[in-house]
Amino acid sequence: MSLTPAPAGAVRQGSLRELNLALVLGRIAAADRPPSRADLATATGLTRATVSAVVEDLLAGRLVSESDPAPRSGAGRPARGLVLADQGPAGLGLEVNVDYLAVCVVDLAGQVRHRTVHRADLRPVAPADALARLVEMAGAARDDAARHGLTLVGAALAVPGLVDDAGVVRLAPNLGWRDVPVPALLAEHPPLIEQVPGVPALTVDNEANLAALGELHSRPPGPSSFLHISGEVGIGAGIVLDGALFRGVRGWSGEIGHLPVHPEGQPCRCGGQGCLEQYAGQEAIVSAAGLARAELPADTATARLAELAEAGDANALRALHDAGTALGVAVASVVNLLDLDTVVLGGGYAALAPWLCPPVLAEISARVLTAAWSPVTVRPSTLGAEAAAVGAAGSVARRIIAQPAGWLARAD
Amino acid sequence: MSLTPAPAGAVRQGSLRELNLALVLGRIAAADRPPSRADLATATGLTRATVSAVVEDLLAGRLVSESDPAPRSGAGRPARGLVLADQGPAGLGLEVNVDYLAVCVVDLAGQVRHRTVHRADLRPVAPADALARLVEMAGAARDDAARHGLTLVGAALAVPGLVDDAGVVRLAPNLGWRDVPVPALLAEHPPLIEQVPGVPALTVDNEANLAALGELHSRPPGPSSFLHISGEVGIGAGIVLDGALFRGVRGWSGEIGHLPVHPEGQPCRCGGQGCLEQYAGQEAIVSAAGLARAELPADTATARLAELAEAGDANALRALHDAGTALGVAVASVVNLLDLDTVVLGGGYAALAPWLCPPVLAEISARVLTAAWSPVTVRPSTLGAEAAAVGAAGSVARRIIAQPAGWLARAD
DNA sequence: GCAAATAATTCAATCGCTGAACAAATACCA
DNA sequence: TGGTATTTGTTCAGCGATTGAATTATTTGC
Repeated sequence: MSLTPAPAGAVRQGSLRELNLALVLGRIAAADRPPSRADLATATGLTRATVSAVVEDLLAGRLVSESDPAPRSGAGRPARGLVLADQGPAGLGLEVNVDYLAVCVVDLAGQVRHRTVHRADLRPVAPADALARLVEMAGAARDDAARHGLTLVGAALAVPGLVDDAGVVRLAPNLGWRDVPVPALLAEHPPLIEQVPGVPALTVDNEANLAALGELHSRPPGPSSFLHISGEVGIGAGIVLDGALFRGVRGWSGEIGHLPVHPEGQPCRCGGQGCLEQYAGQEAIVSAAGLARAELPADTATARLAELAEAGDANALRALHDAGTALGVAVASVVNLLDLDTVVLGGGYAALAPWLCPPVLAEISARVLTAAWSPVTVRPSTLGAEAAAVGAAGSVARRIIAQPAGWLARAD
Repeated sequence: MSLTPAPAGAVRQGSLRELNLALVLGRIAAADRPPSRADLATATGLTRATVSAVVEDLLAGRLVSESDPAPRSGAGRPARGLVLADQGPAGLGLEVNVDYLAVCVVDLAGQVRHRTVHRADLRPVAPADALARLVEMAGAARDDAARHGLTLVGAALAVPGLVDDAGVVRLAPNLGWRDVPVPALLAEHPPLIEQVPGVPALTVDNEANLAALGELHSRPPGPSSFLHISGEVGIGAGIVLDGALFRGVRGWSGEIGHLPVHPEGQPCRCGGQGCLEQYAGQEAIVSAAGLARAELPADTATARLAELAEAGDANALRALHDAGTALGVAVASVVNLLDLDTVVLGGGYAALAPWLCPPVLAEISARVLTAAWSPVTVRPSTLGAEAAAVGAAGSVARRIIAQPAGWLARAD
């Protein structure tokens, strides 16, 4: 989802305005202080007259509002600052995971305006039932959003598995889902969102991808190219290149958990051998640390591990070091291949970052040819739990910013 | 280099025409038969009136010309087919490699209109001298191109190494280059190209990247996302995503040769351990096959290897199988990560593809989670030797097609 | 030889950006 | 207190590019 407008086909008279609406709105979204119309004119290269006209459209459509004037120095008429509206369109984020359901609403500015988490073991629950619960939560979220003047214009659902173009969950191993037609199942419930041209009513995506998008849109803005690794039971990665999520040919990119780190090593349930997941997956770390291969929930296991490491437990420290080394081998492959300079550890890895980062960095500096010239940053995610749900909702909101014309064209 | 025009900043009245020029010209370039104005109108969504006006500009600027009408069925005024001009702007491709210099000229249609190769061991030659020889060859190429009515509007140089943003060759290990300021060295020679807005006079890039671009633009058009692996002394990869070369944050993507395939294996000159290059590099294959670690030129070694394998030599077959397996482990990593469905074996690997493909495919199907659902194609490159030079020249020509306004704006 | 069909051009209308002039609102200075 | 400089934002005539309908051009089929 790039912020630079890219017309797909013919460029007609009206496209001009569409593109400039997106350009100006994107600038307002990217600014760290409320810009004036004059600021926008110099920043975009448009004339002040054009910016005024464009801004008038944005104000009329409630996408932006005027804020208190930014503090100025020197003489002259004071500027009127422009900010993203805190009422208007918003995105609905949904997440089904192994041990929780999450729903959230994110506004244009990226603020999380609503958040509900329902903890439960979802493995024994039928997909249709899980989705029905999620819809129920989403209904409450919609009503809450409406009370704040927010209109839901699209939804994105994060699942821990592979999703095809049609939104069918082909395989979510840890959830036990296979070929679940999510869009069809959700279509049986009354719609919660207001259709807007250019914004899909529902997108279904891998949790790692959406968590990476959340990281991309978090404030303050970070780099526009990075690798986001979600370390849960499985290990997934979201690849962000030049400010856009890279999904691959079929949308199945980021399967970093099955990179072979010991090609002749232990067999993996994927059919391969020596996959990263066997060495740095949550179960591998937990059992290597000598904890009971318990049925304790994922987040508890991670917290316990961090506790032990904090206390200096030798087994835990060794387990984390070994996992970090394996992770580092895989990350070194990615960095060699894609020349990224930032790696974000998310999901369960975020809390373990203090112990994982050093061995990861060690492997990078040993194995990446170009690391000597320019360092690679490895850091924990800034988003907390349910990052995927937040990223999902944010991806909808960003869509409005990237293509405001659709929202403006709707009947008010 | 995407074909969809993407305005960076403000969209003004004139941008409209610029974008539609690119749109129409791109369609003409992508068509498999000469399209008529009416065809272009329906394909692009513009009106016939607009297409006529745009085509008039393109004809006046000698970017396209009218061809014999396409064979038609049915009644009606016959269409006038439009084809890319075989006179007009063209790209200059340059290549410095370990054992040859190459220069070529590619026109808008992607045809190689001139080609010169000078075989010599370049390792003992000082960079400035090597570039001077190249410039001499390029001068002859320019004169030859001019006789065919072609104007060189930009040059691209392929080198087997890492290049930074400024065009400085930071490290080309097999060539023995380090921190060679190519643009500065070339600036000492009289310019060979006519400057055109929007087309850089000189770009310097990794040979693997440019060979991948050559593959991208080869006819018939292949997939728009693929991995192109150049197997030479080193192993480099060009990553093409959605029709654009992915260069990474600093332009150093594609270092597939240093993916760890045996993390605790042999030390590599890069400082890592068990890098792919140690198992599937040209030297590794040659010595594993029992051939003298000879000083014989690279292409001879590859040819000899293919000969032996053809004859059923057990050592050669085993060496190729082992190399293919190592290559397959690395390729499986890439496919897991990027979800590509096409892998092209180029450079020295092209001739060895019959023996490399099977083990590569075997590793993919064993290690790639999604391979069961949709197969991955592994095939040799269609371009022959000096693919990088051809790709380099083609990248310049494509630039004109992507941004024709610059060429049209110049004084005729 | 004429009607039907398809291709390409012409032209008034319209849309949106530009540039310059103008109005608005403040700081600075005497 | 009043005037000037300065910056912001708006108004409006002008213009470039696309549109859509009408017109011209050229061929096939009957």
